[in-house]
Amino acid sequence: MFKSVSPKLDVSSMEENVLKLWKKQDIFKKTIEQREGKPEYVFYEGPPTANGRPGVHHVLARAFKDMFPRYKIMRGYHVSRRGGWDTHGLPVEIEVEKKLGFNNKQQIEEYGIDKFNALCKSSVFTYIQDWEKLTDRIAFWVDLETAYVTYENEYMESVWWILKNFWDKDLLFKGYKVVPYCPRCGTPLSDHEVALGYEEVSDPSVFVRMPLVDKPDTSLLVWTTTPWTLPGNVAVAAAANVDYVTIERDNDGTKEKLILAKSLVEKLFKDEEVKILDTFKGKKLKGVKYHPLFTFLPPDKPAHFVALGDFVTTEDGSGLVHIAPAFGQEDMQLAKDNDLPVLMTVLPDGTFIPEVTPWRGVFVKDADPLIIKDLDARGLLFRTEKYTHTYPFCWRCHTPLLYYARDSWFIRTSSKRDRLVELNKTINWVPEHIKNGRFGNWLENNIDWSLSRERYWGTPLPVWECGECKHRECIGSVAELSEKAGADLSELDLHRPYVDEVHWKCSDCGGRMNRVPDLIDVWFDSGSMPYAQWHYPFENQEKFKEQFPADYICEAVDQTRGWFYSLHAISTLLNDDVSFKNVICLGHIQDADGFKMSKSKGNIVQPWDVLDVHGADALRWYLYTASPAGQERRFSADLVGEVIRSFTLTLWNVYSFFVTYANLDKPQGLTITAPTNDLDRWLLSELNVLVRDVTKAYETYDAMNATRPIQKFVEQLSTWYLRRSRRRFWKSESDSDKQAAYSTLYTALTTVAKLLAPAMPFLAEELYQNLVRTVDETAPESVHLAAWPEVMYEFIDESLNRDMNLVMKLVSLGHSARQKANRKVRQPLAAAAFSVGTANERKALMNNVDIVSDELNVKEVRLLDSATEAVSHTIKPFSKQLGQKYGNKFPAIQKAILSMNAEEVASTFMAGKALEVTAGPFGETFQIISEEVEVKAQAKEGFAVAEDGAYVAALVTELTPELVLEGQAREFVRRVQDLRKAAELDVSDRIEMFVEATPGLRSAIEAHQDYITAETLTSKLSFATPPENASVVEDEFDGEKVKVGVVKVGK
RNA sequence: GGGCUUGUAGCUCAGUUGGUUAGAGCACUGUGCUGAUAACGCAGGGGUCACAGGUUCGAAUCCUGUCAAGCCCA
Repeated sequence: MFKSVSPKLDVSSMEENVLKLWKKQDIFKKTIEQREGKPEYVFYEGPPTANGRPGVHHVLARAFKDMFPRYKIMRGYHVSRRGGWDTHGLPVEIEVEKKLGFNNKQQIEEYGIDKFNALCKSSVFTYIQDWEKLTDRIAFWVDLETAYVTYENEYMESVWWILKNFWDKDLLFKGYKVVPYCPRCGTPLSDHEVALGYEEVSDPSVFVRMPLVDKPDTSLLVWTTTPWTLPGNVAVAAAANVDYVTIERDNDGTKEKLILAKSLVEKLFKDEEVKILDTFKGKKLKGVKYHPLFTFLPPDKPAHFVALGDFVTTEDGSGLVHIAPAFGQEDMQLAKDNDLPVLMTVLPDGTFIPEVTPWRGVFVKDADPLIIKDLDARGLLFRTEKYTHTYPFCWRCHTPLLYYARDSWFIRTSSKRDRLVELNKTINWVPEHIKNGRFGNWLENNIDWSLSRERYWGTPLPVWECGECKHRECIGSVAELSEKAGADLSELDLHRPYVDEVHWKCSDCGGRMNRVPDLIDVWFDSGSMPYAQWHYPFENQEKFKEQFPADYICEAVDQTRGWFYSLHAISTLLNDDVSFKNVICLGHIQDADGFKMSKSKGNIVQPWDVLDVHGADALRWYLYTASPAGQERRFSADLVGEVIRSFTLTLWNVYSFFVTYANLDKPQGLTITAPTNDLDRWLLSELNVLVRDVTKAYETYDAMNATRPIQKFVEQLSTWYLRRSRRRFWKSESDSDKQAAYSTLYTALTTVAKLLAPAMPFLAEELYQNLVRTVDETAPESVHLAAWPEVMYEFIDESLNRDMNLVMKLVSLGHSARQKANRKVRQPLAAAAFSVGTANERKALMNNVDIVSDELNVKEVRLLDSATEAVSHTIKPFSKQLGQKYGNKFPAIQKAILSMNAEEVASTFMAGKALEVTAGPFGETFQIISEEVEVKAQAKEGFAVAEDGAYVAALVTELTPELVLEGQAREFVRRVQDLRKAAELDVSDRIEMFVEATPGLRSAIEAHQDYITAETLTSKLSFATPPENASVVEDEFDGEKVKVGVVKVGK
């Protein structure tokens, strides 16, 4: 009937076999084809770069990317899951540079951009085989055959089209961007290059006076550590909410007034006597005009006034910060916000421009002392000190880096800020706090997207500029470019250097149009994928409409300002729409000690080390169940191993049990009708609760709650349902109760297989193939093509679930009591009496006396009753109820209740009356009702007791001779069963038994002979010496000796 | 420097609108049960709920600050 299943499981070979099955029957393709025409569920793959090996964090992302589309397939959706590769960008270039031994851009240009880019192109798929292998092994179903690739002409053409669209809307513009820049190498440095070269240095710290226009006797006291930027000064920044003061002091015999932050007065003037004339908030200074220190360049806009900046602190300096937009990122931003001019006083080689007459041609850092001297001579210098801080140097040539404004291209995202924020509100973020936190804040403080990069391997910025009149044009397609150039360029590689060679005549002045040399940010590439993956709008217009926006995307949290932002910004600016509706933002994986995994620390866990040992299902399951998706998670291979032990094997053994016995019994039909057995009803109720809860979790993108409850269910299935039902499967007659047990277990297993499919695709398939496909050839050929289970609400009985929970709890207490009384379970006891909290619970217990008495091996189960037992009571006021009702009177009421006689309180409540309590300093009376106080019955004597909250289990521990005999009979059976096992008999083999025993035990065996022969499948029991061919064991227990021999006599 | 997140047992994590005795699994120890189980049951040790203040009758939970870790930005 079913393929026989070993209780042992070799996870790796099982998974490999399932992979073969999927491949052989082309299941992945079928999950797409068989849903053709069904409602579309759209998933976007955030493209990884294949020029590095995939790590365990990629497994994390891919596991989460996989599970929801799998779920949706089972819900009947059509999900085309197209892969993609991110191929451009600096990391690729750096790898190639390393290979060539280059360390600057000049070497690349000398080598040849064409050759360099060819190397970049071939290197981006260096590890593609590793990626494909891993993707396959972890069962991330994604179509890599038709994957989009960002370096393809079609892809880049769509990106151009988007940029042209922005250009037409005046959203693409040229401006300044302040970048870390090496004046010797003549190149900006990337962030990671800057990070390579920080050093501690001593720089001048300079305080200067800037006299106010309206009050010439008063000056702003302004601070800077870069005197060379002072000729570029256009403003002074103050902090809006910081207190500032005007002070009066003696300056070489004359009085002068200075403005500075109040909290810095003491630090700056120490012992000197100064008079504070006035105190005010920084915002009062806004717009106050001052006389500039230098006037080498005429500003083309209003300048030289105080502006407010939230970056101003009072930790150092004076609380008034000099602003030179060309030489500071914050300065530039302040200039943009306040429409200030940008004074470019320095040449790209780091020397002053000719207009800065005194220091023309001098390297700026060398000019610092000269400038200080000049200011001092003019009485504008207040003080100069040395200031030690970390400052970046060029990692190649050790030249101090300058923060320097460069021409740069921007997308005017800030003009659509409100819309970005508004549309974001419609996106379902998991975890939710990203929406208004990290991502929302970022959008609200949106600044223009700095788009251009002065590099080689990337999508070229499609803007051409006239060499003569600076007229500019943006090109949005290859066709348009061909038309401009007057040649068919459809075969042109749109990368540098080829695209740079396209020129045409300026329509304004007839000059030559040259492409501006910049590339665009690679994030613009990946953010364009909803359009560019289809070569939209040049092709696939319908396809695009169908596949936009995404229902679901998923990446790690570092993508908030990466892919999540680029997708959102582009779709908002381009079609005023969101590009994704649901997004899971994953926390990062850390090592076992909670530190980030990095090559330098050597704490990286390789995915294959885990996969080879524990398999993909266990790894996936661990990732889903360990913590909420958005949380960072500590990771080690051991934790994955625990999944196998605690979950996989538990489920596997239930499955193996079912198959083993079903193959023996061949039950007729496995469909559920109307269950009558309480255990069946309970299991099916819990099963449908499980279906309900797991489904809800999938619908809300809650991976953890889509998985953890299954684990809990399987545990109960194994340790309660199956353990309690074993005898129903074993019994020899095939009645309706046995049928019901098979049907129920079968239903549970097949349903669990389906619920498990999105998370543990291999194990789910293995179960499904054997449990469903072997008996029903018409069933879908894979669990991943099967329909998601529907909740059968008629099976859900919440009160039954509660009752069974209570029974488990009481059984647990009973075991606890046994332990305390030192009475092993094989020894039957006369009675177990319980106390429970409510009338419903009393009823629940009495409905389940069979289960409880069997579990606890007691002859009678009943309630502890004050009428028949010696019982006392304890009382405990419920702080929650009373505290909420009586507030600060609660402590007094509690005290009053506890001081009352517990028996009287108990009988008052038993009689259904309220308790009158007098409490507090004024002797108020309160009516306390029974729900507000816990009353617990307490067994007095002759019992072994265990309790928990309102629940008490009390065992009668006294033994009668009959009970002792029965206990010995059970001990004896235990020995025989062990012997059967040791003799490697089959569970269904019948035996003949030979026994030699001391008189006490012999009488126990005789008294319970029927029980013993039935339990051990004994056809004949004789008190005689075992024959030669018997398997024999000798043992001693309870002061009795025994020798048993068994011989197999048939099936 | 700023924003967001996290901090609970040796480890991985729960902990409801605040309710007085903070839980589970793993690991360890003891014990019991078992003809599906690599298991399972019961019990035990193990906690300054990161730290310090505050609000409250009552704080792991709310507020403020500090420390540590992660990510992003500067």
